[in-house]
Amino acid sequence: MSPRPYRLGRRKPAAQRTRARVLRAARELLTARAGAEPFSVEAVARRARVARMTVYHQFGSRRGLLEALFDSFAAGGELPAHLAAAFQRPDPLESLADVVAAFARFWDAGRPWIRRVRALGVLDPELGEAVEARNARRREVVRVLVERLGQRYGRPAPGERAQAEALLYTLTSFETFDMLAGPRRKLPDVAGEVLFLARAAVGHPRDS
Amino acid sequence: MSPRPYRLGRRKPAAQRTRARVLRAARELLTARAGAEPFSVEAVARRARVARMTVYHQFGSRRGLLEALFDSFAAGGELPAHLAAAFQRPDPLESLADVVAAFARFWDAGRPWIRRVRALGVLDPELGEAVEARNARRREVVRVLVERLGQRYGRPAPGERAQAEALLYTLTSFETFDMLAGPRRKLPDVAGEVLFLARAAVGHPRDS
DNA sequence: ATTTAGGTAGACAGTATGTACAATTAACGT
DNA sequence: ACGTTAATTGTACATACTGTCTACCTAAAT
Repeated sequence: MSPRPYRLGRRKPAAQRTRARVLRAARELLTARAGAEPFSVEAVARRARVARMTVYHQFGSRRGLLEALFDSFAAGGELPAHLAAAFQRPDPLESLADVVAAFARFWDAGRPWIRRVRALGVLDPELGEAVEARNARRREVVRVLVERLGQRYGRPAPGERAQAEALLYTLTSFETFDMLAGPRRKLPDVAGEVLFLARAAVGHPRDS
Repeated sequence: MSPRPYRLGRRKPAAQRTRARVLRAARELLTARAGAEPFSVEAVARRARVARMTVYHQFGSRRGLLEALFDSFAAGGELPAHLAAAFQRPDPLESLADVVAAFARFWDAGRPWIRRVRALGVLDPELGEAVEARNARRREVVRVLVERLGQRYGRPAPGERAQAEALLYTLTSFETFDMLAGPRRKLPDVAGEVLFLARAAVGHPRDS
């Protein structure tokens, strides 16, 4: 009755390949022309040429699939490296510029489908929690940034610090980039505008 | 066979009463604790103590119901009056302050459910168009505002004007207010912060 | 050879949308 | 008064999605 030991070995990469195929299909489906086709486990499975049961087997549920999708995007990108580089800068104002640029690129890379995943997160509270947990890292980035600015340029009152944090958190959000970019505007322009506002938010409106 | 003329008379107010009851139920359902219960025509009908068929009869479809909900909110509020008052001001910078305050109050009044309707708009392209059409008015408000600021304080290059418009449009959006307010922060604080950024966006960072 | 686990297939209950058709009811026009 | 109209309802239907369950096949692990 006691199960014998069993390691996956060669089967693991195969399983991860189908996993990746499903995630890819999910991403494509969310990106597909203006979200015309609804996002359903069935549709994802069809597109990945996989049985619907396989999706449930791998991700547990529709929600699990979406969370995995979110994670795969965050883990696969260059954002962590960019953020690390940003914090290497001696001048926190330069860090700020790099952080804004890093998020701009990050959001821009997944724009069409991140928008939908976040909308799904608003509608599904549990998925919303998962999305919020991913945002917590950004919150921390902003907090550290404001702290360093305070150390370098004089520390504001605690109320103002909270204010600066809230503003930077909002300005670096996906929603801000997404709305500011609209259907046509270019990434560098948008990033520049966000940085402009971010500098104003922390009390350094002009270029040095 | 030609239908004889028929005016609703006393029946009209009765019909509008049920219509209002359905809209009210829909709003309550969207507001209900963190969106726990999914928004469905069935649930709305149950809550309004009305047959599901009545909802379809009155609004045509789930989408029609949501559009009507959006409209009833925009039409019923004080926003138009506030905006009109804002544009009475001689100084466009004061108009800007009033416009920001007007939208802050407007968004704040419907915060819990506007968030969900907009999420539904992202997921359903046709509903999204309807939502976008409502935003077009705000876009116009912002455009006029930037134009007056240019007349009063010197006109910027056309590129900069487009930039200012995009920034103000983003800053006065529901998403900005919603994120900035978060779960706890107070409306006046948020409105003040948005105004601060808005002034920076149009090149008047300090108080006069 | 035997066991394990990934992937598949089919069925099921529950819920949702949207449509169709008939029935009820109260106000309307004449 | 009486036939007509429209709001509202009840029932049924086709379609689609979620999530769960059972059974099965197969390649890899032991």
